Amino acid sequence: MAFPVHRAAAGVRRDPGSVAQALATAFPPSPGVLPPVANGAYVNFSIEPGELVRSTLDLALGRGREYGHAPSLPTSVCVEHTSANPTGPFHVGRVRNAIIGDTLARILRASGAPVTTQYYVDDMGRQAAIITWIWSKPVSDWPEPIRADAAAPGAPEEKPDRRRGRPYPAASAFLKQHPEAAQEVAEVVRTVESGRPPPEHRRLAEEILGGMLASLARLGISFDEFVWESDLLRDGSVGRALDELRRAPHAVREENGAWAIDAATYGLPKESTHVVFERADRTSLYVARDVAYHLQKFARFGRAVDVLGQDHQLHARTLNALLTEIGAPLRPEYVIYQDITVPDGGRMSTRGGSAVWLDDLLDEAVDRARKEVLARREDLTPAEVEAIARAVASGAIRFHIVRVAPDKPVRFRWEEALSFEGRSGPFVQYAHARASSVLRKGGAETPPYPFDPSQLAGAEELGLVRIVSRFPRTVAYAARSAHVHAVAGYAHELADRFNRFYHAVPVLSSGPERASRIALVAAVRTTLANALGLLAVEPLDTM
RNA sequence: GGGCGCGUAGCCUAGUCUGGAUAGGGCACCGGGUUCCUAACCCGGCGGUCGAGGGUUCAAAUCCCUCCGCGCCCGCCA
Repeated sequence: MAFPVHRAAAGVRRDPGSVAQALATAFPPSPGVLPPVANGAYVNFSIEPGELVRSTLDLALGRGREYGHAPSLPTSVCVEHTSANPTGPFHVGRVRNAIIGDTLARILRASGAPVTTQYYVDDMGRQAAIITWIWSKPVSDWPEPIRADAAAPGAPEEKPDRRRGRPYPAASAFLKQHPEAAQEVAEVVRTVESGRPPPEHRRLAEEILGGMLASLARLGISFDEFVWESDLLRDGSVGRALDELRRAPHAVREENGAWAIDAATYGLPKESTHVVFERADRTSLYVARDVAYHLQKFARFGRAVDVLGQDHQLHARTLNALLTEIGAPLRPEYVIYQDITVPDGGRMSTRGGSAVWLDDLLDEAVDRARKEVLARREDLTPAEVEAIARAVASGAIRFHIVRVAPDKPVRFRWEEALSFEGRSGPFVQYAHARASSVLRKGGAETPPYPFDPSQLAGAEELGLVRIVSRFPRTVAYAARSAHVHAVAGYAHELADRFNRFYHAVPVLSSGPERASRIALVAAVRTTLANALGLLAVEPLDTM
């Protein structure tokens, strides 16, 4: 640790260098801490190396899979993420939400919070209604432009999100040109709002959602709970929220009978302070249903975290205003991320045809990973090759997305997303596999790991230990700040430093240091595995 | 026009909250390394007006102001 002394020096009107000298020599000795050293205008303190090694390895090896995790907290957290409309396959533009949300949930759990993840399924809007509208007709009755565009519909073995979502872009475009068809869609929306949708409405949404979830499962992403928007309507939650909103201090009734909140006092942009939440025909708007949803969250959880794209920023602030209006006990915390754009800069969109399907990206990644494995390993069974290829593919994509701060925009490029080298998931997996291999060959796959700190006094060893010792702080910081990318940065740093150690310092062929070096490798392996666990990147033992 | 976010080498990125010692990585490029625990690796080199300008400070990528560029939003859609 370095302490600058400029301020103190200015206070006593002396030059910083001599003040640093004086402070360093005057500092009383302290157990486990080396005497401070003055360096220019800084006084540097360091933990006595043996003490650092002993305490760090004791902790990492003693706690094992729990290393870096904090004791249980009382406050339960609901993490809502992904919540993509079930209208077709999952595309890469959406996956940032899922990866940030899933990683954050894991980090919060590690920091001690009981976490429940929720996926909010919007089955009430136009988008879901379009799917029901088109699939309620036999394909032979589809309007010609839709049939032509959604060529070869209905291959039964095709994933349902792909099959059912195929006509969606063309249908969406068709409806813009054909008001009479749009009327039919509006009628579907009305039936959903009335609580009596066509029976296939929910089934189609579930079918498509199932396909989307299968894609996410390939990335290790799953959800504890699903909240269907139409259920909030049917069970009266939306009605109760509307009642509360109408009674709110700044509720106003429009001339035509609609209701709004005059939210001028909440710091919203000038043009957005008039928030209509109920139409004249008594149907609710999205923001009102979101109020109902969040009231339901607050009844069960002590915190609510919502992962949202930047296009929902204003909605989030509006929602906060309305929740404050009705005296809700909590406000959600938001993690806002910037979009993933296509290579030429535009937004990734299903309708515009610019979307890259997550399944296609994963398939390509698995193909490339398989080639890499086969190129360097001849001793593996096909099943082992496949398992490694899948883990590498998923790890590469998750790491690639999560490594960047959420508020930076990301431009999608195939070659970068599929990189297995440098600052990547497979790089970290590889370091883990190396550590595993050392332990395996050393016959040291299980504890105990006896060590003698004086055998780990080299610069490589100490540097490595120092990074291992930082892991719990990194997890705590990531949980506190929602900077999930900090864990990815940490994992890469640890792997990088371990690779350096690996090249510089022999382990199994060493003499009296052998047992201690094995213990260090075991501690690094545990820490890498735990960091990868937070990122849901599989810590491979061989690759 | 207003609101929010972003701008760090050819490209990507950490650090910005909480000001402090030569701005840390990666890709690409150049040069090395495999009788030794996995070369998806390691070592060295190349490359920086931290968007621009001003201010505060002993000290600014970091704080404040102005401007420029890019993205998103500004609906009785979701």
